[in-house]
Amino acid sequence: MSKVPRISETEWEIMKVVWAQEPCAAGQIIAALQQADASWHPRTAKAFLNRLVKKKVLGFRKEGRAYLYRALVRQEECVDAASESFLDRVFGGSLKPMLAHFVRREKLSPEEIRELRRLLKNPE
Amino acid sequence: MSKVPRISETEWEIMKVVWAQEPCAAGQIIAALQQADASWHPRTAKAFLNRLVKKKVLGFRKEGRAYLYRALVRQEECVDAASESFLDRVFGGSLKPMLAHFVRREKLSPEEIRELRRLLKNPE
DNA sequence: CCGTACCGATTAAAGATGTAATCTAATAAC
DNA sequence: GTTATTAGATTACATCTTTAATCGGTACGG
Repeated sequence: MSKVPRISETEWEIMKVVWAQEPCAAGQIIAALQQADASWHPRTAKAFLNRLVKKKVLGFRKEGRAYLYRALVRQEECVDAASESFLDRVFGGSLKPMLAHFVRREKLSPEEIRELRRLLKNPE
Repeated sequence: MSKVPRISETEWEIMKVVWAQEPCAAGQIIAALQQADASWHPRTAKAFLNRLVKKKVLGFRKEGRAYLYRALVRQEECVDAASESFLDRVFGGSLKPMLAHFVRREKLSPEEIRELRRLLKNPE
């Protein structure tokens, strides 16, 4: 349905900040990015903001001198799209092997295991 | 450790065939690709094979007129790398929300749920 | 007012990706 | 043997991605 535009690796970094803090100004976004990874150059971040606006993934409203950005696509939609793409690409679309991989691969705390088993019992 | 080179979306299609059938000739690979998606052009596939060889993801041995390709990186390593990248990018590296997403999102058959719960009980 | 600093917009350039035509050497068919 | 196929290698080129520098306007300090 919704056909979210493709969001690249680096664009995700930007979007995660916006989703978490919207509406937010460029400076705020840049600060958050640099906190996670000091090598972020402000100009680079600005360029990405621009591209994301052009792609209609971000919108903004002028607030005095600066812009306040907000997401135009819901995070959940993007998570769905990325998850499906990953699942298809790496696991041929088969959910069970994928879940098995993660359960086996990454170590889960007993607490996490309990929670997951509960989740499997009543899927929300 | 192993530092598998980055494998793109389309390259994965090629690699999945090779992993499944290696060692295999170009024609065999192209046939398998076309079976999954008829729009694969042989020249395109050849170009990808070449790139993958250059990237040292594929190797080959000359078998008479043609090559027999084989993978130089193990599928499991690539699955690991892609999974980690996906997990970080989309779920900030948190396993539980990711698993919860899939369990909630995609519908699992009762049988699959049983198997997963068993898996959670004894990993491996 | 005048310049400077800051904003977003535009432009740039290098690397990756997707797609395929062309080139060259070997082989298979006359 | 000469030609037509076939294989892989090389080249081409448009698009996307990452990374910034530069441009043009505006607000602010002096």
